[in-house]
Amino acid sequence: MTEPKKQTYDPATIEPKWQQFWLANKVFKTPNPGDPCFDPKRPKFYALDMFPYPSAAGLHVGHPEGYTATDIVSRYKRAKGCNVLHPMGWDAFGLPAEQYAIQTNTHPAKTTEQNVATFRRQLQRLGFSYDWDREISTADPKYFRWTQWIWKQLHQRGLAYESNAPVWWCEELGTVLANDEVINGRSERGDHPCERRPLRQWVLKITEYAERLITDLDGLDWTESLKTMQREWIGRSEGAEIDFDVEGAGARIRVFTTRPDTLFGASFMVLSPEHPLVAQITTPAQRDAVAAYQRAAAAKSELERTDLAKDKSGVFTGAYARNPLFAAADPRGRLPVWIADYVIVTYGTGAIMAVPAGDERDFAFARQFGLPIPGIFAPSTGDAERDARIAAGQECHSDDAPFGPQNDNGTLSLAGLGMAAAKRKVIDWLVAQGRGQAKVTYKLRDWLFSRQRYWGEPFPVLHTQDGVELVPDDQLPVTLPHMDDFQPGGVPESPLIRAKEWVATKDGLGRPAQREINTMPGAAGSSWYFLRFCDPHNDKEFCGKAASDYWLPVDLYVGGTEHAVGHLLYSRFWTKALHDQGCVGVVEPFKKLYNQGMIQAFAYEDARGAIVPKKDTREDGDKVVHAVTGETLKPIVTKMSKRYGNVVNPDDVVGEYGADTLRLYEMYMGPLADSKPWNPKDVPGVHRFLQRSWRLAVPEFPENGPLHAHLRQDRADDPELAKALHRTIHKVEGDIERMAFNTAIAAMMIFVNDATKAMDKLSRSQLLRFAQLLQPFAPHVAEELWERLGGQGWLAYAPWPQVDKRLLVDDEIEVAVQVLGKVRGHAKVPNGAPNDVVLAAARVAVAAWLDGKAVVKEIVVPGKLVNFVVK
RNA sequence: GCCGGAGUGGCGGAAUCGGCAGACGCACAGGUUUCAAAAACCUGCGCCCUCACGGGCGUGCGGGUUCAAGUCCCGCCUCCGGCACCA
Repeated sequence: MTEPKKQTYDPATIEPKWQQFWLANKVFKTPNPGDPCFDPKRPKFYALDMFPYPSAAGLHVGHPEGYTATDIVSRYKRAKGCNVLHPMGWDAFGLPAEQYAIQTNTHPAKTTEQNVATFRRQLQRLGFSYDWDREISTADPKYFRWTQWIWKQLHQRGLAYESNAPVWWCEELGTVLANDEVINGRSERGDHPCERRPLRQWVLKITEYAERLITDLDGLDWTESLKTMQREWIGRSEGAEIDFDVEGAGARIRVFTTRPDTLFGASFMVLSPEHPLVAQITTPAQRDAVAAYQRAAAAKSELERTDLAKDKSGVFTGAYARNPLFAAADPRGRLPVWIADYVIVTYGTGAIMAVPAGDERDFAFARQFGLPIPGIFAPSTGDAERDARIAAGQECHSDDAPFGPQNDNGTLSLAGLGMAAAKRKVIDWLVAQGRGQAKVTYKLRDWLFSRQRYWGEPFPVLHTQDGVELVPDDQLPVTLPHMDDFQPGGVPESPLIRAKEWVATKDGLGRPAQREINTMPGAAGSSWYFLRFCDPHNDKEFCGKAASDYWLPVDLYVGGTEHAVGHLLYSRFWTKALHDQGCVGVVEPFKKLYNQGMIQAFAYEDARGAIVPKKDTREDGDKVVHAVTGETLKPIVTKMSKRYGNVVNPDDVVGEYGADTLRLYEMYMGPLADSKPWNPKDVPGVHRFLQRSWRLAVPEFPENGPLHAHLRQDRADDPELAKALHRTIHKVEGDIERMAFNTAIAAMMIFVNDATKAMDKLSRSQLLRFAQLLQPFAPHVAEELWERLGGQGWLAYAPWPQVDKRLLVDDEIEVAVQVLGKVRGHAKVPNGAPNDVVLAAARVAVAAWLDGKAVVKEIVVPGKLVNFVVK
C-alpha cells in the first residue's frame, strides 16, 4: 500500500528552511548611521525585549510571549518603511550560574556558555527577526570593560562611594542583597532569611536623582500602575525638620515630620533603638532597660518587627526634650524621650515627634504607655459627639481639620487655620527661630552595588595605602581570575579573597595594593545594555554618540512587571547620569513600556484545596479525577511549576505544531497585558488556521502542481473578497498599533474563512497581500506562501499592503430598530441615507410593535440603529 | 489597612467614542465523507418557556443617570498584583 504523497502544511520542513535563509543572508542586519546601505530618510524604530538570564532550564513559554509581541511590531514597522533596531543578548552574570558551579564543580563561564547556546538555538527556532550581529553578553570582557568604565565615571562624579552602613546579608546565599531583592526580610531568590549587618560595601547615589526619577515619569508612555509603583518606591514626602533640645544633656534631636502643623500636639518623642543619641541621653536609672530593649530589637527578624508588631513596644530613656514652641519653664513643652522599634533608623532622621492626637501610631503608643494626648483640633465633621472626642484628644484624627485655640504660644497662633496654612505658618516661625526648615525626604535608599560573589563584574579599583585608586582606562577590563572553588568563605567575603595572586597587585606608583574582592550585582550589566545594542562592536567608546542619538529612546520595551522597581529604576538612573556627563542625548531610555502578563497553567485541586500533581491525575469523561482515589478534582488556574507537573516546554510545542503555531497561539490567548492560562486543547485551533491559510494556495496533491491553477496567473479581484481583504488589512494594522494581537489574528481567521468558502475566486494578488499581513505573526509560512506565489524580493521588507478606504464602506447597511431600547427588527437602508428615509424603513420593520402606540421620540444613530420611544 | 487592575456562555476571550452583548477560537452535539476511524468539510451551540413562530431573562451584587449601560455615577462582594509602623 502506498499512501499518496500530500502537499500538506509541514512546518518541520519550511521553518528550518526560512530560518537558515534569514541567517545566511543576514536579512535582519540593521545598518547604523554612516554604514553602507543606511537610509536616513526612513523613520527609526527601536523595539526591545527584556533580555533573558540564560538559565540551565532553557526557554520557558513565558519568554516567547513578549518576544513575539516585539517581533510582530518590528516586522510590521519594517513593512511600514522604518529602520528597525531589534536586538537580543544575554544577562549572563548572576547567582544561579554560581550556585550551580558550587554544586557541580563546573566553571560558571562554561555553564553560561552552554546555556547561552541553548537559548540562542531555541530563540532562532522561533523565527524572531533579531539582528544577531548585535548579540551581546554582559559576561563578555568586551562588554563589561564598559560596565567598569561607566562605574568609574560614576565614581569620579561622586556617585559611587564606600559605606559601612547596615546592609541586608543573606547567610544562605553568602552575599548582601539590595533592598528590592529582599521581601519581608527574606531573599527574593530562594526565600532565605536575611539580616541587617554593617559591612563595607560600594553604594551608588541614586538618591541624588530621586526628584528627577519622579518628575520625568510624567512624560513616559507607561501604564499608570507601573509609574505609581515607581513613585511609591521612591516615596517622596514633603515636610519639615525640627530641632528639639534635650534637657541637661547638651544634645539636640532632629526629627522629620510631614505634619509640622501639629507641633502643638507633640507630647513625647521617639528615637529608633539604633539612633546614635540614645547612649548619650539615657539616664543611669534607665540604662539597663534601654540596653535590653536595644538588644531585643536587634535580635528581632524583620518579620517580627513588621508583620507581628501590631502591638507597640518601647522604653523610656529617662530624658526629656523641649518643644521649641514653648519657653523653658512651660510645662507644656516638656516631652519624655522614648525609644521604640516602630521608628525606623534609616528613614528621615530616625527620630520623631509624637503627636498622638494626629497620628494613629503615636496614638496607639500613647494609649499603651499612658502618655498624654493633648487635643489640638476643632473639627466639624458633622458628628458632634465625634468632634468633641477629637477636640478632647480621645480620638485620633489625621485628616485636615481646623486647629483649636490651644495652638498658641503667644508669638505663634494656628487657631482656625487648616492644615496647609498652618504648615506654612509653623515652618516660617521655625525658620525665624533657627529651629527648623522645610524638608523633602525619600524612601528610596542609595543602591547597594556590591556582592560577595565570584560570577560578576570585578570593580576597576585598587585599595592602596593611600586609599582607593581607580584602574586606568587602558587597563580595562579587569577580568576575573580563574578559580575552581566558588564556595563562599563562611565569612561575609567574596570567594575572590582566595585568589591571592589576583588580589595582590601594584598601584600606580608600584607599591603593593589589593584588588577589590567584591563584584558588581546582576543589575549592573542590564542597566545599560539597551545603549550597547546601538553600537555593540565599538571598542573606543561604550556607545558612539551618533548611534545612540539616532536610536534612542527605545520606542517599545516589553517585559514583565517583576522589574518595575529594580531594573527599570536603575536603567533610568544610569541613563540620566550618563546624560549629565554628555555621553547620552536622552534623559529617559524607554519611551513606551508594555508589561506582558504571566502565562499560567491549569492544575487540579482536591477537596482539601491541595494541588494534585499532573502525574497523579487522569481524565474521566469531561472530568479530571485523582488517578488513585478517583476523587473528582477541581480545575484551577495557577503558576506553571515543576512541582505540579504543568510546565509547558516551547521546544515540545514547536516539535508538534511548529514555531508559527506557538507564536500565533501565545498571541491569540488573550490581551498581551493579561495573565492567562495555557490550554493545550486550544493550540490545534490556531494550527488549523495556518493549515487553512496554506490550503488557500497549495493543492492537496502534488500532481495538481505547487499552486492552485487559478493562482498561476493574475486576474481581477473578486469584489466581495476585496472588501473582506481590505477590512482585514485595516483591522490588522490598527490592532498591531494598539498591541491587540489577539483580535488581529481573529480578523485574519475571518478572512481565511471567507476566502475558503469562495476559494476559486481568490486572486494571486489578494493572497500575496494576505501573506504580508500574516508575516509578522507567522513569518515562516508567510515566506513560503510568498515564494510559491512568486512574490518579489524579501517578504520581510515588502511594503505593507495599502488599504482602499472606499472598500471599507458598504452601499447598503442594516440598522437595528429598537422600540423602547429593545431590538425588535432590522432595516436595510442605503449607506448615508437621510434620517427620514431611515425612519420610514425602520417604522415598517417594527410596525407590529408601534401599532396602537404613540411615538414620543425618535432617535437615529447614523449607520447603527433607530430607537422609537413609545407610549 | 492603603494604592492599582480585573470579574462577560461549559472554557480562553470580543465589543476601540454610551448604540444590535457573546466576534474569533476551544469544547460539545448533529450531519457529509469513510469498510471503519482519524482528518477534513457543513450545520447548530448564553439561560429559561415554546413542536414552531416567537417571547422572557442575561455582562459579580444592590441602587442611580440615560431614549439606550458590559461601558458612566454611588454603595458593596470576590479575585489578582504592588506597598505596608516611611512619621
